[in-house]
Amino acid sequence: MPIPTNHAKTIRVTAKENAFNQLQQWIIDGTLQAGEKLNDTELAIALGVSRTPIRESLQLLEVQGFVKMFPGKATQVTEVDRNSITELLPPLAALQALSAELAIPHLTDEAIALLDSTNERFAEAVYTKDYFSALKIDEEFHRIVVDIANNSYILSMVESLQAHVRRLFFHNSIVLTEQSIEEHRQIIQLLQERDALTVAAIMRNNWLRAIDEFHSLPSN
Amino acid sequence: MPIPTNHAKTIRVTAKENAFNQLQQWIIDGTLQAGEKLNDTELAIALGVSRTPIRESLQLLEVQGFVKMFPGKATQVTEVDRNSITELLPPLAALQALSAELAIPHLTDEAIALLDSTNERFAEAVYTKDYFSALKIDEEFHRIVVDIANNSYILSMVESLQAHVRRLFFHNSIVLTEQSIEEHRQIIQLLQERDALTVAAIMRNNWLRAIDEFHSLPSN
DNA sequence: CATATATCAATTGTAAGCATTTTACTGTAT
DNA sequence: ATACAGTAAAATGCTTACAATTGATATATG
Repeated sequence: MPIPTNHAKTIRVTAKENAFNQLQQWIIDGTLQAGEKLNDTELAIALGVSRTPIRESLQLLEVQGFVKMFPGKATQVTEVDRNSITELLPPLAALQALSAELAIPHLTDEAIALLDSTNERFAEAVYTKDYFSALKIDEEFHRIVVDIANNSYILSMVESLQAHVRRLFFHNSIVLTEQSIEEHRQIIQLLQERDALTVAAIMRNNWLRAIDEFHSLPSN
Repeated sequence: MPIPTNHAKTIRVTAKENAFNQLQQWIIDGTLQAGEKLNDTELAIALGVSRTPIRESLQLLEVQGFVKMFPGKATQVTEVDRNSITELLPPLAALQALSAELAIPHLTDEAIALLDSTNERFAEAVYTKDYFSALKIDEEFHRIVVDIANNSYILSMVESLQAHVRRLFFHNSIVLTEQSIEEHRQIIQLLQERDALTVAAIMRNNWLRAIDEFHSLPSN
């Protein structure tokens, strides 16, 4: 019998990881609402594990800013007010702009091709008004740039901030527009031209524009 | 008997917090060396607590990038190579530059005065070659700017990155020069003039300069 | 009746114990 | 002598149990 060479590495999935992912998802999609008080025991029962992995997950979620712990008292899901977007996007824009700059020396043809095809998929999703897919593909696009930049500090910070962006999207605070498609094209073009200054500026704008667009909505 | 009005709030200090702070300190100052394997039980005994708060602390330290956990196998202190400084400072510079921009609308006379006096203390420490004090005061200075900017996302990221800077200092990868004193003065001046663009540039430079200075050292 | 105090329930933080996986060692066979 | 297998020891992840705070309710007191 031929031994399968591509056997999946038996990745150990810990209860803590499962709990963390599930809780984060619940907070992002609103299952656990902003301001809601969280009870260790309840969550443990709901997820079929003991309190320990739950507590560990909550501590990680606190670092990420999804919950706030009051030692000895309680743990609350953080609020999502309209200021969140104003606080969140500037640092994300700055880090993404920096990523674009840092990516330039590491660019490859494959990377450019991947950015191109990803942006095409993004365009398709926007045109068909599949905004949730568009959001995820937009994340992919920017994540590629960060990956090319190859900076672990930036990567972990951006991942965390992106999770908050996803949460804001579920709260209807984030809007995706067709303008992003063209900006992405410019970003790819400028990366190829190795124009660090301009690509950083466009990248920053690509993110900050969402703030203005949000504030120009009727209800805001 | 007069009741002391300034009695310290009975802040509850948990075993986890103590463990976290101590372990972080040990990693930063080199007591726990890069690459060293960490044993839950040993650390628990050393700190006089059970494994639970130790494990929780290690998980937080992993998020901060001070240790790397291999689930089921082991936990290691992360390495500190000379590339660390090249990876660490650009995002920190970007976030500090952004902080300076964002601080401008919230500036007060008290804040400016505090920045001034802090920079005086910094200068004093540099002149007397008390470089460790200088590092801490330099941190204070930049922390004030971040506080004024009043952005919780930036604050938590900068705090974490600053801890890494401290670690690099202990590894002789960070050098403080007199030039910082003058740059700080410029930063204060530009903040008062509300010159967002220039202050961001100077702030960025203030941090990135350390990369060049490090690479121009004889041994690097 | 309002305020203060005491007691109780609930919840959090910590410790101890168990089970599974990993690692190290030892013995055996080639 | 080296490589491999099997077993023993140790370390991790999780569960369970305990201790210490907090908040609330009820009772006492001015």
